[in-house]
Amino acid sequence: MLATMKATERRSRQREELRAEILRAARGIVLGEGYRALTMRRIAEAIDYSAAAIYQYFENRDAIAASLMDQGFEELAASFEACAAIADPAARLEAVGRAYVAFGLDHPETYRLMFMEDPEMTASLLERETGRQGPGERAYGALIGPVAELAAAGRLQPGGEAQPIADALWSALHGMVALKLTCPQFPATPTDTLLDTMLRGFVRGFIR
Amino acid sequence: MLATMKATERRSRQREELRAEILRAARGIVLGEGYRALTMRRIAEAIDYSAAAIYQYFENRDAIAASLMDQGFEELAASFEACAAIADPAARLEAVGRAYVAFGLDHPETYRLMFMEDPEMTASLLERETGRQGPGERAYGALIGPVAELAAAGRLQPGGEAQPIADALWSALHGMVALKLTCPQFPATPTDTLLDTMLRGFVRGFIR
DNA sequence: GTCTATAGGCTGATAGAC
DNA sequence: GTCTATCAGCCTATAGAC
Repeated sequence: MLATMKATERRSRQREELRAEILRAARGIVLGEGYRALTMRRIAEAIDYSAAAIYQYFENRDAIAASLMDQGFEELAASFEACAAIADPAARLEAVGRAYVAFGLDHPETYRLMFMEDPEMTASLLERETGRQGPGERAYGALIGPVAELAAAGRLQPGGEAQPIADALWSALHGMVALKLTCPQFPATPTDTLLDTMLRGFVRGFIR
Repeated sequence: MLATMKATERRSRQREELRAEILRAARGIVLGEGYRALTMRRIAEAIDYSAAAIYQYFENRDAIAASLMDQGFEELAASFEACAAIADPAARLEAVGRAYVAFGLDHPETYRLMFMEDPEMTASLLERETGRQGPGERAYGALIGPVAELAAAGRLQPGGEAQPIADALWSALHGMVALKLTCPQFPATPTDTLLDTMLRGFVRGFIR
């Protein structure tokens, strides 16, 4: 009985490992060659298995992409949670903004998958979360939370409301990341300068 | 001699017309079904010709996409030029910002093609313009021009420089459009409110 | 569980008849 | 100029041997 359990455990550990290896390979392909290069054959080649074998671990190609996105949201939420300790909401908001951009630039193709590729995939992943706090909602909360705190403390510019302001900040940060990913050379301003400029304008424009 | 010229003209006019019809069809397909649905066969079906016929008018599929982008930049630059009459640079800048977002939302798939799809295609199209003012450069000029004027008039917040500020505005506007196109339902704030909020923050944050 | 083989689909692009 | 036929290639996913 005990021996059987150990064997079962080992088998399931091996399963998990190959699953993880598939995801690792997929991440590498998406990172290096973009989402459209993510094919079962390419993954199979990378992990030295046949394409058919992958179907034992993932229902289909979309399930692999969804897993990558999932991990991405998880990681983004985690990097936001590292900012939670900052007491001042304005400083915390700025840190979250910097973490957001850093995440996008550090994981360009995961970011692409999460926010720039397929609206339906993004939507279905976010909608799946309605029954309690998934990582997507947690991430969004980290953005709107500090703005709401500022609003409650009367520290927003007169007439400003938390939600539109948080959404405007998110849009602006997304624009910076997205533009860097799609037209790397285009906004001529270096990334750091651009981010500093944007955050400074944001603080001056909305917080008092 | 005269008759020959007329026939030649008529033929070339017919050529232009079919070329335009191909582009119209391509635009419709990209608009309705996205860039990946833009195939020679789908275009052929739409214009009731064979796929092979299209190669008489465009070298290949990329040339068709490039033509669509070209028209997009042309149209964007034109919509910016309609703002040129506004004397006050701050008001002109705001008008340009609104025109930019309107363009993106009115031509979602052309916008996608221009700024969200293929970095190399975007880059090659913009680089082709280096020998004098193409529509891309004209469009960028409409954005940075008013900011430079504000800088020259001492109307920027202390420490602000024209280029980073213009790039930050562009990034923010791009983010708004891009997010609306990819996750239509996501920033919960209505588009108009979001744009108003963003422009108000921008003005307060950078202009004095 | 993993393989090979294959069904059944799509793609861009070209050759050659008319 | 336009067609049909076709090449050569890619894809997802499955069947069935082992």
